[in-house]
Amino acid sequence: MDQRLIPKPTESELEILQVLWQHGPSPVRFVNDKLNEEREVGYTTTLKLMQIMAEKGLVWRNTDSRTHIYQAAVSEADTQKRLLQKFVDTTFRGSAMKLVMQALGNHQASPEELDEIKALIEKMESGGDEPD
Amino acid sequence: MDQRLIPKPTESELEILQVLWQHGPSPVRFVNDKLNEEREVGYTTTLKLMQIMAEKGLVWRNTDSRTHIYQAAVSEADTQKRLLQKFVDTTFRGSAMKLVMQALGNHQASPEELDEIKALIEKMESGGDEPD
DNA sequence: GTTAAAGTACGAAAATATTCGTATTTATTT
DNA sequence: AAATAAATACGAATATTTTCGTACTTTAAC
Repeated sequence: MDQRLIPKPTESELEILQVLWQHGPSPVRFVNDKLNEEREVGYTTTLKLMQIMAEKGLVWRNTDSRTHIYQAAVSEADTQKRLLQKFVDTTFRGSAMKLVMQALGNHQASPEELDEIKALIEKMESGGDEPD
Repeated sequence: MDQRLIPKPTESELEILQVLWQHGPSPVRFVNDKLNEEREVGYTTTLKLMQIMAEKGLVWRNTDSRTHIYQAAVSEADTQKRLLQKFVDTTFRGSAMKLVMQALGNHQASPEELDEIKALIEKMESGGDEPD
């Protein structure tokens, strides 16, 4: 399953993937209920989207029982990486560091999180540099 | 001009804003030429888009001369901030730190850039904490 | 002053994404 | 077993974004 051949999820598809990543394999009903905690979405709307996602290869589904069970076919980390790459390119003209600075500056971070980042930087500076 | 009332730019609109941010006030012809360095776009396509952007308030235009001059009406930093906020929410479930870690891990960074980030973190840790 | 070139205006087609109604099937309840 | 409930299938309506053709206007060239 080469992720590169799977199209990147649209906004709505990403919402569905989030539910599947957080809760694991789930039926449409469950996903739709979760989405409805945020905003109103019709059941058949969610169903249709998930069927399209199955066609695209973004999710797999088990049709053994009447109630089909869907699961993410793409990993959260890989998808984040893909979307991040594109986002950096279009919004920050390719400068990941500008994005990092913005993100650090604008969002609250706990001391523990900051330490985590510092640790990562130390590791990178000590030559441990293997991207991808 | 409250940015909050101005809709967020679409993908194509963002490309145009990038040109205006980088090169300052420009006529449609110039913007279109720049876009065509990346991909083929018809002149009237760019024109129409920029007219729509003017309606939305994303750009201003000076129509004194026959060749209208467009300029960004929203700042690059503010727009990046807005789009980043949304991106963090949808793709990283609101965790800016997870995004930062991913961005640091996946993208090459120079020692100077890493130092810059470390400096920012030091500053944040020493209480200098004024988001927004 | 007529022709050509370079603009703008704008409706509408095309492409993409989202939403939902209705038909049908399968399971559960009475 | 008939009625109700809960699924899926899927075409099609909407909405949004992108693209472009055509008409018109203004300037420049001849």
